[in-house]
Amino acid sequence: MKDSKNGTSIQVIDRAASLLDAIARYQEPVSLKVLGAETGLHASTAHRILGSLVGNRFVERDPAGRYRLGLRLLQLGVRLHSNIDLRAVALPVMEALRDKLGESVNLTLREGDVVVYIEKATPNRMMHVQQLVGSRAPLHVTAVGKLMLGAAGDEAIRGYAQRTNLPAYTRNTITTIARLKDECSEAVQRGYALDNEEAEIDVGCIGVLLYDGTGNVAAGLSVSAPIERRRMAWVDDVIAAGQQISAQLGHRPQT
Amino acid sequence: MKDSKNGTSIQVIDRAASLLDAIARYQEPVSLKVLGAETGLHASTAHRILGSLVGNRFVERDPAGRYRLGLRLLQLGVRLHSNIDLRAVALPVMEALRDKLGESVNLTLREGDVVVYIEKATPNRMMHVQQLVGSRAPLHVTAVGKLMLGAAGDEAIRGYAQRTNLPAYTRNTITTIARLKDECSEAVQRGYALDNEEAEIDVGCIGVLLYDGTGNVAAGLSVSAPIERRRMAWVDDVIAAGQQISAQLGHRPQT
DNA sequence: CATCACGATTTCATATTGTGGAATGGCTGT
DNA sequence: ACAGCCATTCCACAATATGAAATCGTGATG
Repeated sequence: MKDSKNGTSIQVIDRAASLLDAIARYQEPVSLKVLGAETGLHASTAHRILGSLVGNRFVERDPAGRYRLGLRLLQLGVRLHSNIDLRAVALPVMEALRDKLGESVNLTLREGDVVVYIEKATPNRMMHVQQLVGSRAPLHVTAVGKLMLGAAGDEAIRGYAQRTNLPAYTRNTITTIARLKDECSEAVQRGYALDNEEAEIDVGCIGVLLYDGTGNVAAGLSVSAPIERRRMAWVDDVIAAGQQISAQLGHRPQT
Repeated sequence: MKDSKNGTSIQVIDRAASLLDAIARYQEPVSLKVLGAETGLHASTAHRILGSLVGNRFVERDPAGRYRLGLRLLQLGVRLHSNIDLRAVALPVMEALRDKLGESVNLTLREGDVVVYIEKATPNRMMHVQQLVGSRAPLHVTAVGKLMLGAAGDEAIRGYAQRTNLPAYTRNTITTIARLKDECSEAVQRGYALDNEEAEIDVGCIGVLLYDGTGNVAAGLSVSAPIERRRMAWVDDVIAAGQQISAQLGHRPQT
């Protein structure tokens, strides 16, 4: 009933995962009742699995007994394999870029059909774009997302479009395959991508891709600013910062 | 080896947790063989559980088939219950404090015997203390850790000391129960704590506690700077920032 | 090129393990 | 005091995860 990609999957783990997801969907602690309804699990079953998750600190209980996510998830999440290096390497460059442009700089990873923000550097300006580490956005509404799609090829773009149906977030969001293909390939050609209020009104981005030693896309780097402050002159700085990080990851540019 | 706090615990989940831990212990992707040895699980069993974890994106496989942690953990980790509010509320205040003092400001949560860094604001100075979100430190070597211990009472301090044996990180680390008790209670009295190169040479901190609407300790806030730049005059600013955040969390100060 | 060695993967009979219906416990509001 | 609503515990049952052994892949070696 559950898994589609692989015939082998352990029931309890699938159920535990859906419980975690259910908890994550809410902004506040959730009761057992709700979680049972949300996941379709029997209250007894949900209770038992949650008890085990609590024992392993994946989930916590608030004083009222409701469930919320536990800190172990954060501890594990930030230890992600090579990303620990990636973040440590990228951060100083990101801060330098932030200081030069005076705007927010973000580091993102692709995960399926979304980008996940894994590091950020924010400027000391009263107004600046704020993105929480760990938040997500669909590929087709972000600058680096479009670059990643473009790098993956037309076939992948078509697949993405069909899966997601390109939901609109603002009036500028790209909602047709034709336009998405154009923008993505153009962006890859240029080596950078723009986001003109496609994810959020008044927010504009400039993004580039980062490459690791094997030449694969390692992550995305972008600058986010109120659209009226964004300058095309920043493109060179963003590209330079991207190349600097890529170089530190072992990437030797050629083309 | 199983569970200590609760008789009920699901075997597969315990095993999955220990596999995740085993993966996290390594800085690079790990083979099935190693994970089996590390966790004491039969290769077949480990393989099956890992397969399910991969299916749920808690774990990824690199091109060579070795295992590493998956992005889902980060996604879940940063959605931690109320912490999402806590971070959103604290961040602007943290950035203001960073701008005023020109040094790194960190937000931490207690988790067992360690503090976990969950948010940060770094200044645009060439040299500043850098702490990755999600990294950890023992209670007795950090300013907020000592406050948290102090708030928990002498009994808790003794327990902590016995469990951890107060390992030294620098020559300034507190390594005796007597001194730890003194420092902790004194810090709580004053309302702030210092860290004089106790976690890392050349790094000094000033920390305060944050309280939520129920009067409980919600988190810790601290400023980290190279020890020679740290000024005691900052104490008032840090305390004020802490009170501001606490107030937004619904805390009504009295005393 | 054939063979070997080692680890990953799959298979499958088995009983251990998790399941969920029902009963119990605990709390809140009336 | 009572009713109603959840959370929690119990327990007989069989579905589920288990792990020994067989198979598959792959890279090294002669």
